[in-house]
Parts: sequence; structure tokens; C-alpha cells
Amino acid sequence: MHNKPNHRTTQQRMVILEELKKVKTHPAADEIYKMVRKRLPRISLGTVYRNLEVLSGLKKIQEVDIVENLKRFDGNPENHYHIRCMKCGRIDDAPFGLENDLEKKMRPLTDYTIISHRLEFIGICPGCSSKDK
Amino acid sequence: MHNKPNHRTTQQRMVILEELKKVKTHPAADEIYKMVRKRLPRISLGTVYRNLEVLSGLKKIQEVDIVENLKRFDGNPENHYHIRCMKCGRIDDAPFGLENDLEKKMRPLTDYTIISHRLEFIGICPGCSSKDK
DNA sequence: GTACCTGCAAAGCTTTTGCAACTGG
DNA sequence: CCAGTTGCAAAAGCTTTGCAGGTAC
Repeated sequence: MHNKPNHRTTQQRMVILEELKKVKTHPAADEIYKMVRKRLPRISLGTVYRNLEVLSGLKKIQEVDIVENLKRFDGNPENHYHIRCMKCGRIDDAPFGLENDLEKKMRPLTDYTIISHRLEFIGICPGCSSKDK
Repeated sequence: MHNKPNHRTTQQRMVILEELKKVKTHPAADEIYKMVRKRLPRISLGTVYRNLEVLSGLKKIQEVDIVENLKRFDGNPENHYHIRCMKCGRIDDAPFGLENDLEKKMRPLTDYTIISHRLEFIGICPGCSSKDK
């Protein structure tokens, strides 16, 4: 049995969090690195990655895509929804019709020209939940 | 001005498409490579990648995530929706409340334990649409 | 015949990791 | 004090690409 690590509030970790909270964009690690380096010129990219992971774990921030860094392909070219297992990464089609109202509701709220939307459910697949026991 | 390339129906391209249509999983390139290699042992991984791109362009298949291959981080840890520009990759928060009904509607339709969901709109941001002119 | 494709290998990018030195509590 | 962090550099993925030789049409 392992205890959770006791996370420390290092200067690097604080600055990364502060800089990320400051912007309304959704920067990738490299951009965050550049932002943080203005205040901590000697910080390393590895530290940025490690802290982003820690901060996500602490729910202080989140990753925009849960997606592991792999392109995945679907033999069905029609828009449809997916459900993804958070334990094993398995992806199934969601037995769920398209919610076309979503785009209609969104249009008046944004300056973007809406073209499409994606909906993904996140859960635990039958295989993984039986393993939990 | 360039013309679109005239795509050819090579054996490699056909087999990749057939194998991907056969499965209901959503395999990554490497898995597709393994599947295809059973029928075409000399095919290369590069060819698989190139054909997946061509087939996506032809809308014969689709990528599950439009996401460029970069993790992105959000200083806001609460669930909320995003809108992504298909031209420049910019991501903004969507001014759109959570649709909690979606999970409620999904639960009876699946064996997965639903934990959360993600909704992302895809469109063209104001900056990119003005450039279109 | 020639534009398009392929296999191979090398290069490119992003992310992760081993390690020795350092530091917050 | 010492578990947790850091910087650095190397390693490890996954994906893209240059090239010379094939191939569909």
C-alpha cells in the first residue's frame, strides 16, 4: 500500500498555476513553459509537464482532452457519439441519437460559425467495473 | 492553383478501409497496421498513416478526435464546454450551461457506468472567418 | 507515360524518465 | 531530516517525410 505523496507548494508549481489561471486560452505545455519562463527563467520543460500532471491530479486544473495522445480512427464516417472507458481507454459507439438542438442553441451565443459538435461520454466499461471488485 | 490529386484504389488502401470497417473498436494507427499486416505482410506503417489521412479526407472514415496531437490545459477545473476553431486550432470556452440531461438519457442505454461527459463545438472563429474573404 | 503510391529509414515533435543535487515542511 | 522536486539530458513514443523504385489508370 502506498500513501499519496504530500504535495509541496514550490515556486515553480505556484507560478505554473497562476499563469494558467491568468489566460482564457487553453495552452499546450510548451506555451505554458514560455509563459512561466518569463518569471522563472531557469525552469525546465520537464518540470512544467510534471506539475501540470500533479495539478490535474489535484483538480486545480484540467486537461482539455482526456484523450491519450493517439489518433484513433473510426470506420464509420457519420457523426455519432462515443463513450470512453476511463480505466482501459476502450471506446464504443454511444447508442444515442444526434442532439441537433445543441448547435441551434449554441449559435446565438457565440461569434464562431458553428459547423459541428462532438459529444463523448466518459465512464467505466463493464469489463473494468467487474474487475473493481 | 493545384488540382486535387486523383486518388487510386490501391490494394493497400482497400485493405486498410476494409479492415477498419470490420471492427467496431476505434483502433489507433498501430493496431490498424497489425490488422492489415495479416493480409499484406509487407505493408509499412508509413503507408498506413498516409492512407488513413487520405481516407479521412475522402470522408470514408473519420478520426475520433479532431484534436491535434497536443495536450492542452485549462486553468478552470470545472466541467464546461469548449468551442474549437477548425482553421487555427484556437479553443474558447463555450458560453453554454451544462446539459445534465445528457447523462440521464444515456444511462439506461449502456452497460457503462457513466461518470461524465464532454461536449465540444467545432466551428470557425471570428478571426479566421474574416480572413476567408 | 506519368501522377500517384509504396517501403524503408531517418527525422521530427511532444512527452516521459533517470539521476544527482536541492528544498519545503 | 527526508520525501518530494528540480534541471538537465537522454530516451521513448507516435507521426511525418525524403527518396528511389513501383503501379494504377
